[in-house]
Amino acid sequence: MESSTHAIVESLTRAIVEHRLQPGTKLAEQKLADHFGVSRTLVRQALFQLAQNRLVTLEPARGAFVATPSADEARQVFAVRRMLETEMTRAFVRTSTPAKIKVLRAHVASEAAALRAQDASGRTELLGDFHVRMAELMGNDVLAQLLRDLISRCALITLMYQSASEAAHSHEEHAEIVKALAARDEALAVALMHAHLEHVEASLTFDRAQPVNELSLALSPL
Amino acid sequence: MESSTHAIVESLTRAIVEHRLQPGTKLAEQKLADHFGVSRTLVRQALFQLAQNRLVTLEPARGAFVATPSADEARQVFAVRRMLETEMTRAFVRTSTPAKIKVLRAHVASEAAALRAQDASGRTELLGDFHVRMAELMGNDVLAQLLRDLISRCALITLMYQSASEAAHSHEEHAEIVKALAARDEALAVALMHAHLEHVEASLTFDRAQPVNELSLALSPL
DNA sequence: TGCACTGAAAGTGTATACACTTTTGGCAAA
DNA sequence: TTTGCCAAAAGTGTATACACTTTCAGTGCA
Repeated sequence: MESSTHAIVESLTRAIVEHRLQPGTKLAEQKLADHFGVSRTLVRQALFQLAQNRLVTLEPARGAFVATPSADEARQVFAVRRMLETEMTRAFVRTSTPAKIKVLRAHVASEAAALRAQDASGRTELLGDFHVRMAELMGNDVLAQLLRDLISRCALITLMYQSASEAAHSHEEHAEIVKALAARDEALAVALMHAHLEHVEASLTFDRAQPVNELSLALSPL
Repeated sequence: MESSTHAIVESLTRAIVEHRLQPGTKLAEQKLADHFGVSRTLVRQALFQLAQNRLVTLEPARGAFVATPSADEARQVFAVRRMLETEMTRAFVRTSTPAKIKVLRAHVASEAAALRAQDASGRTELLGDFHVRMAELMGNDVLAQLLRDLISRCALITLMYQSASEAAHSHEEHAEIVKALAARDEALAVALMHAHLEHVEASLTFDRAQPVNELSLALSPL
């Protein structure tokens, strides 16, 4: 029932999460339609979906804008993530296998590569994926999808406010967590995950402002 | 940017959650459009949104159907709820006040009223709202919205498979949880919440089948 | 200069049109 | 009777049309 709409959602999501489209940018339907070579109908569907993911906000009769999550919302999202992920970590230890640990180790290795490559958006994506990967390994798709949403919802903020050194710190914490998981040390793994999420939240600073991009420019590297 | 669409979503959500529209029912766009007195455009938007809430499924070129969540999906949703709500309960105890306890007590009282009234759909709604109410009292809108989604997503199943006696059991467990919260007994409250969610999940049986309603009939009592 | 007003331009919200796919019903052949 | 096939009917997917709202530039007036 939808496929080209999905492509538009993906494209816009990437542009927003990778910060090529900055918070507050107006997303005019006709311009997007022209850019993607479709009618406004499909663009509207895509914007509707993005609004439900909280990546854009819709203002009646005024249009769609890239969301600007408040500091308060970020705090709430991180509170939820702490609730969810400490328990996920606990459950992970109980059902962990050597194969699963191996997947996580591989992921952490790819994080290291992205950090060395100075690739800011790639690194943010991978650092988020670590958490999604854990959920997937537990075989709980509902959990994985939920985490995906929560993480992309604040990718804006993370990318905007997280420096390279803080990203490196996150990466090291991931490695520590995997170590604890491998040792099946439940208490340690849970504590590390909890601390990790608190560190990420604490490292964000909400006192900056940014210019707004030109729409066509931001989307051109599809 | 949307208001009549929202009304349609609400109406369909109620019809699905209250089980006037049974799982698997075809939701033809033109019929719904006629029923609500709008064009297919708005109906499609509504169906799109419901699909993201997992209350309907969209099959390409075939249309929309009321979702039939699998037993496996239900299991996953309950696993997530246990993760989220045990931690929520823990946090609640730490930030609880007499005023908050009072709100929960009032809610439990209204549950009792619905149980006495033999009101199946009202009782399912209230039993779910207890959990949402806790999230709201913690001032975390993100958490509250998340729980709302998770709960409505499985309201189908709960309503379908939960008997009156099991509903009464849930209600008693809610009362016990409030008692532990009031006593600020964190360990007890967490344990009770965990057990409660396990009981609800265990009480569901997935081996029945149901007939399919006629569309106009099911929607007429708006 | 500054401010309120006005009308055109741009943009959103909903309905409708139309192409294409799936479903359905009937008819013919086995 | 059953099976396979074809055409009509119904339904979905996308584009377009049009009414209404917001935005904005320009004009007249204080």
